[in-house]
Amino acid sequence: MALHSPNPKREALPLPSAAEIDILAVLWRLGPATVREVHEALGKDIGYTTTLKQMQLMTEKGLLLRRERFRSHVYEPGIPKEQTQTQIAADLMKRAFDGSAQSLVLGALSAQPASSEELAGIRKMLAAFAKKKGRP
Amino acid sequence: MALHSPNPKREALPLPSAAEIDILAVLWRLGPATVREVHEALGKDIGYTTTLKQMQLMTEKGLLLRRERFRSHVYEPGIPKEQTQTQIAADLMKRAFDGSAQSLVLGALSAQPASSEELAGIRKMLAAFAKKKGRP
DNA sequence: GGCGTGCTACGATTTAATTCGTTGACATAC
DNA sequence: GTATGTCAACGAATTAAATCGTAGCACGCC
Repeated sequence: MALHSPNPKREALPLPSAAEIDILAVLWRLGPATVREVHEALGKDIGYTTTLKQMQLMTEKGLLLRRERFRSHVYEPGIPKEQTQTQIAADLMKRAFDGSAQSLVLGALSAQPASSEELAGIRKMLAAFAKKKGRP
Repeated sequence: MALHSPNPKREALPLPSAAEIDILAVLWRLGPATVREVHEALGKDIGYTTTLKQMQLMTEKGLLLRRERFRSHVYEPGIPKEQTQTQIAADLMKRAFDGSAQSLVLGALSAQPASSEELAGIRKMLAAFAKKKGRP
């Protein structure tokens, strides 16, 4: 797993709404996909045109990129997954966790205790960050 | 810092909106406070009555508790800070981080590299969770 | 009493997010 | 050709969030 670049570019991106994040998450999982594919992956009982409209608006906002393909359109995230995730985490940390990464981690682990493997993975990441800090 | 209790009670709490979280965060910092205190702490250029209305609605939803005091009202969170934070983190982890605590931690650290002290604190937490897992 | 101050309560407006119905374009099947 | 199915586009309706203006109430003070 790669490290995200720290605070890559702080633009006036309005954070994606919950519904928008859901769509992004599907695209992260599937890779480039059509509206129909996304809509079915969402599974929720909403209409196809609703998903379509959402994705059209997101495209206008720059959250998605659209490519023509034969008869349909293929969408993909307009911003790298890592950057979006980092922004979301930063916003949340600032808003709800007093700017403390530690609090956020505590919250996350309390919500759903991680497996031993995951704990080990997290430890590894910490080591990487500590090293980076030691000699930048 | 205390460990949050894991997945304490999964009710139909609609997650607080961004504006609501901002208000909660102020109350977490200040302790019980009046509308005016919260409004001034927010600092943002919004009207006093807007903050008042928000807090009234939040009270109806159970997000805040209200006590009469002399001539004014004193508000405090209706749900323990830890529980709210845990729910927020859980929701985010599920939505945007593929359910992986590791990804969330990576996002948080990438956003704002933690100090050595904080890294140490996080390590300590991990140890606690590992122990808890080892013999529950 | 009459007035200013600091509150809450209430209603309405504004703005943004979400939802869906309908249409037309274009293929393919019959 | 006509019917059928799939899709994007568009407009509109619905719902929810956020904002504020106005009014009313209690108090202390002149």
